[in-house]
Amino acid sequence: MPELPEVETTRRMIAPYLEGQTLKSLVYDPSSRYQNLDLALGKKVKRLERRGKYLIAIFEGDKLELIVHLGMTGGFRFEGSSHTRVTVTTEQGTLYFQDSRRFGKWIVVAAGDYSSMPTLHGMGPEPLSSDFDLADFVDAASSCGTVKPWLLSQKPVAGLGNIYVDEALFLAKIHPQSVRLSKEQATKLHAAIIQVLTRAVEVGGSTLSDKTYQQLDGQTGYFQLEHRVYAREGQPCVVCGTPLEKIWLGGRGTHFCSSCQVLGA
DNA sequence: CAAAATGTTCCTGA
DNA sequence: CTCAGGAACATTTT
Repeated sequence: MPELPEVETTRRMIAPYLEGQTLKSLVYDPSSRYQNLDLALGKKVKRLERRGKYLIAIFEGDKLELIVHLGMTGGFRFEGSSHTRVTVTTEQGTLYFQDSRRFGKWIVVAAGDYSSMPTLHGMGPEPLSSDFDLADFVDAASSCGTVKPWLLSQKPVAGLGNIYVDEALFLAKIHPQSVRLSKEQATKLHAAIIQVLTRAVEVGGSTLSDKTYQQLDGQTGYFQLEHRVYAREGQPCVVCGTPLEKIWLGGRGTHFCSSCQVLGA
């Protein structure tokens, strides 16, 4: 499920159950994906933050943090199921973390110690904050390798995954295999990233056909209705009508319009 | 049955 | 040291 809009929507919906609350119990599968969780028992959550696709619960005293990554299929619900991997209880109630593919990760660390998570440690600026500086982005893009894997690395900017990279590149009219972006291209891409993520957060993220990503009560997101290229291969481009293409790039399915997004343009 | 699925990390080789 | 590519991780769905 999880790219920035889905993780941010998740943060907002579970925050009332965690912020200002003491963790009364944490029950989790025996797995190395859930580490040091007992250190958080009895601790009170001060704030629930988000960095890229990571949720970070900061405890009172600022000594410990609980980092949660949703992986590919992780999400929170009011009801448990056969896919429940972690169960959290506070005074506000119980939340069930479902994760069918088990790529999600929970770990309690010393505050700010992200040494065991290189991607979080090297995370680029938050795209929906003033940290996402245009001049810095243009400069970095001028020497980037293939643009799609570069964006997926989380280093130039935090929080983009396969869906929103394809959508942002389409809006900016940049071919996903482009190498080294002009100032003009990078400027358009910077704006496209902000545009697509802002809109996706507004409508609660994307719920794909597998329904993995839902709100606590089963409510879906709605941004999938506004996808312009993702999972639309063969359908007409919303701008020019050309059938959209799907190629394999860096191990990921990649959707684009061969007419609007021209290599070397 | 084979392939693909929203992500991160580790390894290898340049 | 950095970058790119590929495999691994675990499971479900098409």
